[in-house]
Order: sequence, then C-alpha cells, then structure tokens
Amino acid sequence: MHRWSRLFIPTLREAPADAEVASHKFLVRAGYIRQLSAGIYSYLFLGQRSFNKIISIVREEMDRIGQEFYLPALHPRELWESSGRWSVMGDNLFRLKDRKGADLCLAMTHEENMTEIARKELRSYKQLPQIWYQIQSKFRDEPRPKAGLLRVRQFIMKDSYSFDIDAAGLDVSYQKHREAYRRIFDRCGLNYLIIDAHSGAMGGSQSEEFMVYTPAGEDQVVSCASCKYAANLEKATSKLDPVQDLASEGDDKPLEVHTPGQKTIEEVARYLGVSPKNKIKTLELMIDSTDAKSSKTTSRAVVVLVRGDHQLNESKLSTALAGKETRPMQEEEIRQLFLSPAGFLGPLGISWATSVNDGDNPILLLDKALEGRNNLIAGANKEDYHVKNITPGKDFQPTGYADLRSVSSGDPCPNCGSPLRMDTAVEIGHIFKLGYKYSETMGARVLDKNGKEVMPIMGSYGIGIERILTAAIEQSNDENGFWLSPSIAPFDIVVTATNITDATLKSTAEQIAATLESAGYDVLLDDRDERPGVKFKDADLVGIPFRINVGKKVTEGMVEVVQRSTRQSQDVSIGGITEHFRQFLRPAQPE
RNA sequence: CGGGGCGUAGCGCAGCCUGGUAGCGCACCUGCCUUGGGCGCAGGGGGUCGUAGGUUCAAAUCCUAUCGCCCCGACCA
Repeated sequence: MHRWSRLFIPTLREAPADAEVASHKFLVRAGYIRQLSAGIYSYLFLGQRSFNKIISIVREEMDRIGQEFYLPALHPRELWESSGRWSVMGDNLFRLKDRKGADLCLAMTHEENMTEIARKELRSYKQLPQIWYQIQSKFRDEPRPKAGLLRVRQFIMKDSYSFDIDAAGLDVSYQKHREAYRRIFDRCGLNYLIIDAHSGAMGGSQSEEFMVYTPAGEDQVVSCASCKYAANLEKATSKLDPVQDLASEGDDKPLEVHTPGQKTIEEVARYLGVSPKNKIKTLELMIDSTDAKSSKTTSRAVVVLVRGDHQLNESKLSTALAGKETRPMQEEEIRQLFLSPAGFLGPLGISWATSVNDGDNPILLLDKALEGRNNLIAGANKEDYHVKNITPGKDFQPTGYADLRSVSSGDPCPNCGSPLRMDTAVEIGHIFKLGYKYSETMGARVLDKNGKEVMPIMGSYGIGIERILTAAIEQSNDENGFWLSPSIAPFDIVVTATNITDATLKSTAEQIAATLESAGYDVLLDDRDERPGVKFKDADLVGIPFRINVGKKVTEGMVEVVQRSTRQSQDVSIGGITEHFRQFLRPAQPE
C-alpha cells in the first residue's frame, strides 16, 4: 500500500519564482519534477508514475500497429553524415567526442538509425510494410529551453517510422498512425485538434499535427469557425481581401519621390497619403552555405517582397528555397547590394537571378499577393527617396512568385471566406509522410514484384510524452492545483484520513484503501499526522482525480467522495465504495 | 547570438543605493496543544551571500571578470 507518510512527495506552498506557465508551477509544486539545469529535469515519484501510465497507453496503442525497438541515443558521426544531417542540424545537435577523439552525437530523432536498419535488412517487397517505433529520450540543444517541460533539452518521445513499397502503402501506414494517435490522446483525456502542418521542403507530401489549445503553447493555429479548416500558421493560407491599386502617375514610368527620414512602411504610407497595401515591403536576407570539402562559407542574397501590411512567413520562405535557412542581412551587406541604407530599399536597378539555380545572383522572391498588382511604391535604393508607379513584371523581373506571407487573424478562410481566428497551442503529436528523403540519401532499396530495385517510401510519426502531461495540466487546472484523467494520473484515488491519530479513522481509511487497491485501483493513502487542511490542500494540488475523506461520518458508516475536477462531493457507504467507483473509473479487473 | 532581469537557508523574499560580524515568512527538528481547508504556544537546527579576482582597517554591499538561471527578441525592412 502506498502510504503518503512514507513517500517522497515534496509539495511546495509557493511556486519557484522562475515558473511562468501553469503546468510548470504545478509540476514543481506538486512534487512531480525538479530542475537540474536549463531544460533538464528530474522526474520524481509522482511524475514518473504519470509518465509510466502515459507510456503504457502509447505502447498499447502502438503495439496494435507496429513493433517496438530500443535504439541507441549515442550515435556515431558517420550515421548522421550519411543523411547529411550532421551539418544541417547545426547547433541543435548535441555533439561529443569519445576517448579516441571520434565524433559522436546524442540523437534528436532516429530516422537515420531506423533507415540504417532498413537499408541493411530489408530486401524484398514481401517484407513490407513495416512500422517500427520506440519510446526513448531525445536530446536537442535548444537555443532557449522554456516553460518547464514544454521545451526542454532532454525529453521522452515516441517516434515511429513506416516503410512501404509505394505511396498507397504509405497512405495506409499514415492512416493507421492517425487512428492510433486519436486513440492515444482520447485515452489520455486530452481535448485536441488535428491540423494541417508545414511539411518542410523535403518531399513531404502530407503532414498533420495534433494540437492542444493553451496560451502556454508556442504554435499558432489558424482555424475557421464556419468550416473545418485548421492549419498551423506555418502553413495556413487565406483568400485575399480586395485591394484598390493606385492610379498611374505621369508617364507611367517609375517616379522618384522625396521621403526625407521616412523609413518604415507606416511612415512612408502616411507621408504619401496611401495605404500600406499599396506599398512593397522589402526584406533582405542571406543564405549561408558551407562547402563540405573546403569548409568555406559562401553567402547568397535573397530579397523578398511582400505587401506593405503583410508579414513574411519564414516557414513558407524556407519551403520556397528548398529548405535553405536564411538570416537577416547585415548592414554592410545591405549597402553592398542596394547601395543604400535600410529604410529606402526596393527591387529596382538590381539584376536579379532568373532562377534559383542561376549562379550566385541575388534571388528576388515576390509573395503571390503582389502578383498582378500595379503602381506600387517601394524604396528607391537611395537615402530619403521612394519610388511610385512600380509594377512587378514590367518595371523589374523577379526570380519567382510564391506564397510567402503569414495569415493574419480575421483574413478570409481559404475554403469558405469566413474570418479566420488564430489561437496559441502546443503540439503533442505529429504525423508526417516523409517520402524518399532518407531512403534516397542513405541508399535503402528493396526489390519489387518485378524484381526491380525500388526505394521504400517512409513516414515518420512523433509524440511528446512530457507534452501530454503538460498539455493535460494546462487544460485542467485552477488556483489550487490540477486534475488528470485517471488514465494518466499517478493515482486514481487519494484516501484522506482527516485525523490519523484517531484509531477508528485510521483503520477505516486503511481498510478502504486496501479494499480499493485489491479491486485494482491505484490508491494513495494519506496517513500523515497533519491537520486536515494541509492534507486537503495537498490532495487538491497533486492531480489525483478522486479523494475519499474518511472523517466524522464514519460513525454512520459513510465516507465522502470528492471529484477533483468538479469539486462535487457525495456521501458513500463504506461497504459500497468499490461499487461506487465502477461508474467513474476503468473496470477494476481486466476484462 | 542580441537585449533585459535575477543569483542571500529547501521554497518565497528583505538587506546592497549610503561597506561595520546576515535577517523575515513558510518549510524542517523537539515539546505541549489542536484535528473538516496550509491551527496555536515555546524552544531549536540550518547560509563559503553563485564563483574568482580587486579596492578597503573592514565587502552580501563598491569595482572587474566569469558561471548559472529566467524572460523578451533573434523580421527597424
């Protein structure tokens, strides 16, 4: 029997000063976790029990569709070079050396590891499909760990990988995961939604994220109240609101205007008496690429034009640039390309690349919202001057057009035109059709029916174990603490003897706890010699969904059952206690 | 990487400006008391003031460096 008096459950009356979000405060206050370093946490008794329950659910559901592996976290450099990610991952990858000086890293995911096994072992279409998964620690050297367990440097992830002979097979593996994930998150008691996600540039054809709304989250979800449209801001699109072009002035050619000291879009628009929608916003970026052999870094300029009132979406830009990362130009680089200080930049007078592959010439990308627009205003590439009457395609030739802007709240839904809303959410799971990226770069091949060598097509699928608990707390808490679904709570029931020095109460509480425990429930007996208030406060804090108060009514053969989420309490006869919980909790005996 | 903030007992904080032998609340230990919402009384233990260097008769306090933690930003266009 679990007796509180003998357990290590270090609850705190006050949260640490550096905890900001609810889940962080309560995980620490409830004695679930303690911080070891930035983004690195120890999981104590209650926390570990909860994680074990979450992992059990994940494992049960994953076992219905796949096979569990245990894989190394310590990987040789060569493995990550075989996919190209040794260099792509940059500082996010934890790297270390062994005693011989060989490079190793701590795995952030296991695509390489899994694909390596597939490459060596899978020979025939007859062995496909395969779904392999694991539930293990991942390591990421996050630039900024934050919000307790929400963004950390070491965390537990369920990740799985599917190998199929063709796209139709991948569809099946993907749908299997989608269903498994729904069962998992349902069983964990989460209120979540599934949204379209950014699938990156690597041939990913479909990708969805499982999100839980919470202000503590780091993702922006764009959704429509009228239809079912929901997408990550990284991916979301909208219809365009109608815009009135300016009338042409003078001889229809670009016309320089003096705009002394007017640098920002707002300033220029106000100064010229026009809407920001008629202004071009010019963004100056660079792509740095390092040559693998000489390890020399070269930079290429990327200039992006969006409508004056629009925001650049960096995920979309990355997609448009085939996954290349950009950084803002430095002041010197700006002067070198535009021959002008920032604030007065524009597309005129520069010879832009005709395609992305066009040597080292600067790339000019235009957001689609500028396509077909006329008589816009941009910087003149000359201090204190802007230019009117600019029409893309006529007055300058862009390298290309792409969807590059971020949707704003209130924009018309791409399906039905209703205003879109934007909410903050935390990502708890992600399913992703990877395609051939790893099969190709790492050389995985199988023979098909015709004896022809083909690449297996892959999917990858992740669930953040800690985020399930974090999201659950974020969505179910009040000023006194939080409550979890019995499926993931460290205990189903806490039995509180209001006065443990009273022999009758003590023995009754012990008897009730023993009865419920033998009926299959996880029971915590609060047998501490504390005042009732202390024990009630702790019980409210630590996330256990039900409490049984063993108090004065024992003389009448009754105890009080309190549901944490609703605060509703109800007197139940001691003899009927097991029966009482049957309606709330899972069957006491396995079926 | 840029900006800001904070490191003093397990947790929350004061003391620092104006240098003079380190304090409060909670927690903890002992005794008494109390027992349906963090009870009361009495006594007690616990801190190299993040670290290193400097200034000074004297440093938690002033100066320098460094480490750690938290927050914001990493898109003035």
